Amino acid sequence: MNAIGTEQQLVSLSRGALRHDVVNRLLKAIFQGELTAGTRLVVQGLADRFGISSTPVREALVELEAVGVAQFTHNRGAIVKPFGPQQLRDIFHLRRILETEAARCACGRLQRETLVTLRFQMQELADDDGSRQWSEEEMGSDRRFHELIAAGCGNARLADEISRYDTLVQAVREIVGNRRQVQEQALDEHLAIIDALLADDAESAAMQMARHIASTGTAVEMVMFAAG
Amino acid sequence: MNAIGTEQQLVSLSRGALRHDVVNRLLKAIFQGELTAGTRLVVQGLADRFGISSTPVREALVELEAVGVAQFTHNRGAIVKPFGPQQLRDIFHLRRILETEAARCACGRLQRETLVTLRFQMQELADDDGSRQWSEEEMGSDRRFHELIAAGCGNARLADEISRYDTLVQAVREIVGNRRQVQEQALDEHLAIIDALLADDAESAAMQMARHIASTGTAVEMVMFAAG
DNA sequence: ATACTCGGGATTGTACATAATATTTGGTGT
DNA sequence: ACACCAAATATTATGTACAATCCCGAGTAT
Repeated sequence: MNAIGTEQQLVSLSRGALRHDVVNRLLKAIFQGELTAGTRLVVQGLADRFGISSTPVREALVELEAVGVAQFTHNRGAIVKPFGPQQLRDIFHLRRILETEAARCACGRLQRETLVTLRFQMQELADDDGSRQWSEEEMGSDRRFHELIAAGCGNARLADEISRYDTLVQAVREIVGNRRQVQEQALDEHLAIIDALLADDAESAAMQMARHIASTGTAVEMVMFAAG
Repeated sequence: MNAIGTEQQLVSLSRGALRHDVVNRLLKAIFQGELTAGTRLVVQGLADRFGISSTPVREALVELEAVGVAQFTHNRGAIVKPFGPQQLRDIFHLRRILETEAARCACGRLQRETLVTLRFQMQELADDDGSRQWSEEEMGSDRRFHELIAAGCGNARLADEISRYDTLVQAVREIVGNRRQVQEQALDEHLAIIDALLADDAESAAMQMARHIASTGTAVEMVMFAAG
């Protein structure tokens, strides 16, 4: 009956950027399964629970529709779209398509020096194994890596779309957490991709990227939907 | 100085779906070059010119940001992003990526009968050359074709993204108009893709689709940015 | 010349009105 | 008594009007 969990989400939402915060909260709620498919996203209800006004909520909803987790019907508001293993796979499928093409296009367009530097930092991380805040570092490295390729692909729009999907992936990551093993594997795969880029082998880079995304996709799926 | 052209756009905008109409108008304006890069999209100004209130305009703006033609800066509102030949190419590049993968995935997932039927209708169109409303028919055929593949690719999200890009392409189409020659070529390419699908040759279908999108992309670019 | 303040303009958020849809209630016919 | 239809009511989406905050630039004083 209740549109959102009973948790009384009172606000420490910083003035300005309300919309963004609402988007992230709802994303998380949907991915966690608190908001299930078909649930009506009642504007006033959400506004009350978040302790804010309706306008930012409405704007958040159109953003949610844009990222494909909610759906508007005219004069009937928004409902949440299904989210489960299949939808997670779909997300990573899209991400794979986008980032693969980005890697292909970025090949030969990035400065060697930049690549070498990044590779060095990553290699260092791979060795410096024991540090307690390794996860954080790896997190940053991961982001930089993917952003570098996206930014260097020569298609600003493609970079934007990748960034859009990064929003979703970040939300997933918040739920899944940072598994050490997954991050280590990711690091290896990143290195392989950089090597392909350094070798000016676009197709190899694309292939490796495809494998990389697919692998993290299945890893995430394992964690999120451990058979119950 | 003026945020939008001086044209006094008075409204016959039907109640409900205001947002959508605003989106389309602004899209058209941006693609036509009336709104150039960096122009501030002042909410109140647009609301006045459209004769409506600010809320739907604001929602339209976040939608425009989502489709990548506007950009928000916090507490400084939205500005229009650059649009020119390069950006048009970027759009068709994305569309190519998406639809190519859709074709690849749809191969073997569509009912033969559906394909055969569609092929028959298209072949009929190819023959029935003289009709005066040929353009309209072709238009519908085009849409059906691409929607069929998108819907049948097995990834609802991919279908959604394709639909999102269709919004952009439709806006472009409104400006470019329906060139007979382009449509005829498109029809041929559609037939080739269907044949590949019927032959269960996913890679061929993907290839043909890539060529098809690329070809219409360059055709559109020719028309829109005829060297001046 | 530089730093500071103050004012105009615009974004962001709130409160309210209107219209459309869903629901419930009451009546009617079988 | 029960099913079904219709009108009234409640809920919610959509749009309008308004207030507060924020950014930027002009003017001024040091």
